[in-house]
Amino acid sequence: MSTILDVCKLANVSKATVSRVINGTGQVKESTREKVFSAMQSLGYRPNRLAQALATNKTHTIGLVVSDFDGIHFGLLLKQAAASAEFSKKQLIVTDGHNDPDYEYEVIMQLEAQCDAVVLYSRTLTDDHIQRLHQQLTIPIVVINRDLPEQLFHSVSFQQEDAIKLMMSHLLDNGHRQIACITGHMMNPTGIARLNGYKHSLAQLGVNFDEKLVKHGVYDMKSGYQACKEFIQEGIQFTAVIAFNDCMALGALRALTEAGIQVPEQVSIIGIDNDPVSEFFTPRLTTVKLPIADMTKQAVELAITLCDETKATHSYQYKGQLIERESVMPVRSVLSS
Amino acid sequence: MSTILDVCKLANVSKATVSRVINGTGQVKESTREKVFSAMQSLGYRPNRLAQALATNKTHTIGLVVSDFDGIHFGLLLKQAAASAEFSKKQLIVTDGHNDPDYEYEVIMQLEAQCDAVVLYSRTLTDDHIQRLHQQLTIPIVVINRDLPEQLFHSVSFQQEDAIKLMMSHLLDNGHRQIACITGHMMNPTGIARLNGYKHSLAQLGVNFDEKLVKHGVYDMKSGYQACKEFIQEGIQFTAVIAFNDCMALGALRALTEAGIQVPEQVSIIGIDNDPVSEFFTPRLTTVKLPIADMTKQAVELAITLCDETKATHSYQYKGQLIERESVMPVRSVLSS
DNA sequence: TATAAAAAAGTAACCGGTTACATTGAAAAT
DNA sequence: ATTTTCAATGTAACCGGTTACTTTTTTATA
Repeated sequence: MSTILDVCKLANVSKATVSRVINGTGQVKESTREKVFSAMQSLGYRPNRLAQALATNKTHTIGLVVSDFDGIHFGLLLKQAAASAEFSKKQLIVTDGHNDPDYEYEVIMQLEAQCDAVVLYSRTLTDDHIQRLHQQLTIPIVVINRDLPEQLFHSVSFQQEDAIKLMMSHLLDNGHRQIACITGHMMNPTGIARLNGYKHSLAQLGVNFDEKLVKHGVYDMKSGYQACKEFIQEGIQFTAVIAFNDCMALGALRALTEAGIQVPEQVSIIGIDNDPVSEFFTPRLTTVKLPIADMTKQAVELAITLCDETKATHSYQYKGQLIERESVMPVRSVLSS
Repeated sequence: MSTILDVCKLANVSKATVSRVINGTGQVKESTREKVFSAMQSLGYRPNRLAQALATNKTHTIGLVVSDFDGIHFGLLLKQAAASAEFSKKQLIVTDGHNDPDYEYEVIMQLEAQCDAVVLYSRTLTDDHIQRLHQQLTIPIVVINRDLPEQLFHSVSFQQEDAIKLMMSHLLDNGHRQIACITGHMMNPTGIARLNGYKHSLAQLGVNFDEKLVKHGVYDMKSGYQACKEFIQEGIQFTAVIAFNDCMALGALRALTEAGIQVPEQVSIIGIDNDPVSEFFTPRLTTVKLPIADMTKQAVELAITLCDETKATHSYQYKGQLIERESVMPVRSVLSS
């Protein structure tokens, strides 16, 4: 690997001059520029980014931190982040926090010297962790999908509770009253907000909240399958299932199908996310779209902006959008009674 | 962000001494060590990785390059790579090549100063590109899932042709002779090897190869769906579908279901990958497992080893493994005839 | 107690770049 | 012809660490 000194020797100029032609800064005579260019060419020279970063205190890199590479939105999120970063000629460093808040905190602090800004999509960190990060970090941080109590952070969030209410309305409008609920993790604000959505929707119609109709999943198909299977085995009555993401809804669908229960004729199912696979199951899953790609784009672009200019705190809020497909229909008992 | 100099001042020692306590190298008096530690503590000091990397020419980072973040194996691959890297306390830089070979080549060359080794999972680069990379790079490179003509590279590959033969045998053993084939991209070795597997299996039983039974997909559900729909609309006769990955197989399943064709009673389907979602469709998809996680683990661990010691070229080969589920059954006409 | 050996700490060069400032040389202005 | 101006380039300090080598201090040995 050749360095700037190799170029200097070959082109017979000083480091400063080479640096000038690399960066297109300052005045350089055309003939010199060419001399340097051809020297770089023949050496296959590429400036060392680490050295550049150290010297300029600019890394042209943005860090993306997720709690876990397993996360359901991870694919779309990463793809969009990569696209937005590349568009602005920024490099992307992606790290996960192994679902361990303290580890995740350390990871982010470590990133400080390696990035100009960080985008955080954390399921694991507590509000307190995020608070501390915000105070300690000298680089801007944009938080996705977390409703922080104060408007102190740059954030791109999603109206969790309203989204669940949207799903519930759709079910309730179709006459469903016994609605089994498969939640996600209950340690973080998202799960709590969503469960509130479920409870409040029920309350609004005067339907009693029934503990037995709620089971906790972990956002993957297996846990959705498992939860639904348990509902069935326990002989619990329900006419619809609401799951806190599409994967679990799809797992539930599988459990119902296995048990010989017709969807949506006997039981309706609704999910949230609008996962690309949802369209390919039979029946096609009705869901609420969580615009993770748009949110990511917004977040990354904001982060990139913040690399160069300090801005007042921005926060963007996104809303869910119902996508009606085939897995919900009016409840039978209502029709037949 | 405090630097080593801040620590020096606070602890009243030189840079060298601080460096020694950071790295645990050389001799440091216990009392001094404590002084320095507490200085670091109270400053919240973290060594600048960029500076360390520049000084030591060791980044403790391995680069993972994929052609496209969309890629079907990407999720599992990344998760496993992250796990293996973290286990060895290495950082991971992940980049994609936007499906553009020249861009991808540049990306990898750029990584040279930022990583100690790179793991490449490329669908896009030509053998020639890889050859050149190998010559130019001063850091080791491990190639996943590519059968390079020569054994010049460190590689972890998969027996593509044999895997397809395994799928075909399963179908042929079940009496299928009219087997529709949904391929992937045909520009790269994987696609070509797999199509050869299809052709050779047919030839071995003296079944004529029929162009009309082959359509090209792009490894996503939509293209599998589309291809299968076309087979149906064109009135082509087939008793089984083989797809070059599970996603496309699942797309095909959807197309058949929509058309009112029973799977597997009327048409059997087989995929390859053992995608986690395959188990949740109805019928559960029969497939050949492509052990991408194992392969990735192998590749990353090899890369990590190569950071510290030069080793002779290693290459590992993995084989497919049939996972029988519910989407294949003996062909009807055979039974009834 | 003097001296050799070992331990502890410091000095300064280096990694590969950038950049403020200084210097040179040639064209423009007087 | 002399001075001014400015384009072109060089010099050297700096970014934040590491490390070979040197110096100082401590401990062991005679």
